[in-house]
Amino acid sequence: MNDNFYDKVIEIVCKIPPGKVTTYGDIAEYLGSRKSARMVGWVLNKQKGNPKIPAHRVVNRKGLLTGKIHFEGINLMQELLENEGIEIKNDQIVHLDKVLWKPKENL
DNA sequence: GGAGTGACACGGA
DNA sequence: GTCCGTGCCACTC
Repeated sequence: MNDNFYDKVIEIVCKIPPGKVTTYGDIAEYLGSRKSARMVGWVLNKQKGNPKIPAHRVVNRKGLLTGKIHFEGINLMQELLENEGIEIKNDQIVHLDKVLWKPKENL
């Protein structure tokens, strides 16, 4: 169902501009507590089958593509990010600070 | 109805 | 500097 938390995470992820990424902690922090970062991943896990959710733009605090393991193709997530101009090295975002996008800055 | 799980993050040893 | 344990909230079995 479209609960607040559920819908909130999806809305934020959908608003991530191309060439930018965000972290679970930032989304969780925007929702209330960054401790709820796990909930963010959980929501995406439920919506991972939804192509409208650019989950590949969501990474952990280290910029590591942790979510890629849930993608169909292990390289899919990296390719999508590289396609947007984000440089990935060893499954990790190189210039994370330059591509980092925070919901608070846009919302 | 109770217990376990999960795409994380932080503090302390 | 690295490793371990804890907290968080909602869902599923």
